[in-house]
Amino acid sequence: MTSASRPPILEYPVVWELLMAELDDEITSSDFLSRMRHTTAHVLAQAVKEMFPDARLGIGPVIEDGFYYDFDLPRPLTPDDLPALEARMARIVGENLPLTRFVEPREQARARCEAAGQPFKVQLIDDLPEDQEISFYQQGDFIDLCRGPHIEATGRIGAFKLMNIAGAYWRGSEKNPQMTRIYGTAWQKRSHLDAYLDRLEEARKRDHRVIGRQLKLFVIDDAVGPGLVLWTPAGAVVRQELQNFISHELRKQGYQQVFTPNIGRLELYKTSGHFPYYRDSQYPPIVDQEYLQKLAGENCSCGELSNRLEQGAVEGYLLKPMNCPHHIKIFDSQPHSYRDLPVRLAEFGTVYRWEQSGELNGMTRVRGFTQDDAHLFCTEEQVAQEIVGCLSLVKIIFGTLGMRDYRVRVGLRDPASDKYTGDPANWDKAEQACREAARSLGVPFTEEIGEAAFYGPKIDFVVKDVIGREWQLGTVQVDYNLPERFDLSYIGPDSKPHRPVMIHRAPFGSMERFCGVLIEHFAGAFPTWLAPEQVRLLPIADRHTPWCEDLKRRMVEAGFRATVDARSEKTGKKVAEGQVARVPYMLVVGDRDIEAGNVSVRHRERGDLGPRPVEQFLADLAAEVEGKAA
RNA sequence: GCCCACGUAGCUCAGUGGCAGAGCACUUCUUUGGUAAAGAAGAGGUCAUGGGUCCGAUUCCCAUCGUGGGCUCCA
Repeated sequence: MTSASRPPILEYPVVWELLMAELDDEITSSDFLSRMRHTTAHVLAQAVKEMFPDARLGIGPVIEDGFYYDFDLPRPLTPDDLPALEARMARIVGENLPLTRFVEPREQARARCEAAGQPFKVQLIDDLPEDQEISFYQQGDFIDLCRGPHIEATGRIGAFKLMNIAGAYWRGSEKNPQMTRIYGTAWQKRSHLDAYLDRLEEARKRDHRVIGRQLKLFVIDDAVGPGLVLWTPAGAVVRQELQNFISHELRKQGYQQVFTPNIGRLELYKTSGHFPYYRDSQYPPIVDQEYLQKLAGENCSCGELSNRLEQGAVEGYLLKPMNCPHHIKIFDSQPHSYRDLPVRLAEFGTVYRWEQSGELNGMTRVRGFTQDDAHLFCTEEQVAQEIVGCLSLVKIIFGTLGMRDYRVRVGLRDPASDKYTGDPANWDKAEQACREAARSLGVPFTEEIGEAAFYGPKIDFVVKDVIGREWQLGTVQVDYNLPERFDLSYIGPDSKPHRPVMIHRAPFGSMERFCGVLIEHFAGAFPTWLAPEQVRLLPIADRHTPWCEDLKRRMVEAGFRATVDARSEKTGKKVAEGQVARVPYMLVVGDRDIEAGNVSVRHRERGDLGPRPVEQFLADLAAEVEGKAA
């Protein structure tokens, strides 16, 4: 195989932005392009109206890389309909229809949409602010309520493609009717479209679900349950290394490790407020045997049991949806002086949440996951400094793994809402602390009003996966609520009890989601310190195998992960398979090497590095692993 | 949960209202070799599950489970 035709599995650009960065900026983000995409959406709507004269139109905005349009149609659309729509669109583009804009007074505009049988458009008009100008765009005989802007004529549309069909609720609310959404992409030139489609294809190859199967990192089995991840030996190595890494950092930062069980009494979660309030996103309670017998004695029917579960009027246990109540009980198990604070309790705590079935996604959205959780109990004055400490931890982790492509979101309260708990003065201080801590990170961040939890402001770390979807990883949240609900206190210098503040934080977020994102980040080619298999020894012929086995044993004893490929296959094949398995180092061993006490080193990316003394290779390897080189 | 699509060997995927297919992986044999894939043979299947239509269903219909994309929600 020539080098040109090798699979591009070992290119290193990470996640979506970098993949896309290879497309010219001019191609991806000009103003013309977004106007053109908007016009393409209108052309789609025109085509749909031709095909279904009764179609009712929703909205058709420009999105990243393209556009969509929502329709209420007389029958469901199937993928087979897309080519027909594309053909109509191509014809409309070929007709080069000019787009003209006109403005109408509200009542007239409203009447026009009503007459056209477009109730959704009427709703849009009704919701526009009083002083808003109401504009329409027309191409041919197709007229659409629209703010614009557009390009001047349909003929200037370049290359486009309808991508997929999806259901979407009108205005995003489950209570509203569901419409048919058609997604499309549009570019100035055919070559741009092709490049984009190629990129999509590449991205799919590094999807963590694909690589996870190839490299045997994890498996999700029906018989165990949807959204429940089984970490296979290779994946478990990656997770274990990450956990070791962070545990080491935690010790340095004064955290204490704890362990807590996977269930807790329902009462505990009633106190915390999680039950029955968040009942819909939890596995149903486990009713204990004695209580069940008591109910049977009362001739309690299934329906009645279900009602009582609804109301939270049962006794039993809950699979824990979060670790905080358990950690709170540890904190509360003894009195604390202000001198003890902050108390930092850490645990890789496994939690279970009932995600809707349609939401499950590989490792990134699951029903059981392990948070690298910790809860800090501190004084009001210590909050700012503790937030900074938490962020520095996140920064160390992201930095070590070479993840630079993330977004920081500071969630603040919405002053207009009264759903927030705690003293507004404390909120002000905590929000200011979050803001300043985020600023001190030196990475771009956005402040989002109304994104705070009801119990306190938070800082989230958000990354995009390989197909452009955003996932929240690390999080730091200030909490005024739980200390109140659990009546926590410490003794201050005035020898009176005071209320501590809690900080929840998880720098990885969940091990499952983080590893999923990490798999895509590295396209499965983990740095040596994380690689499930670090070194693979390749004996040239059977007579070299015992020597390789000895060396392997030495390496395993030294703490490395090494294997021998002793199959009677040609070296070329062993190398090929080692490359596909993304093993960082392959050591080819034949007569020449054994005689000289060498190994012939091949590196995953750097290729054949030639022979080198065993001792030197081992020393270099140790240094690389120790330094966590990315 | 809702909309659409999909479910065939461990993996990637062909295929058909009338005997179940390929490549890779696996096992055995030959081969003992120097950096991206040696040859041969063999084994491997309740065509997701349950029901229906039919002389006959992997194929058509219905339901269930699961997966994918999207919507919604996310302590």
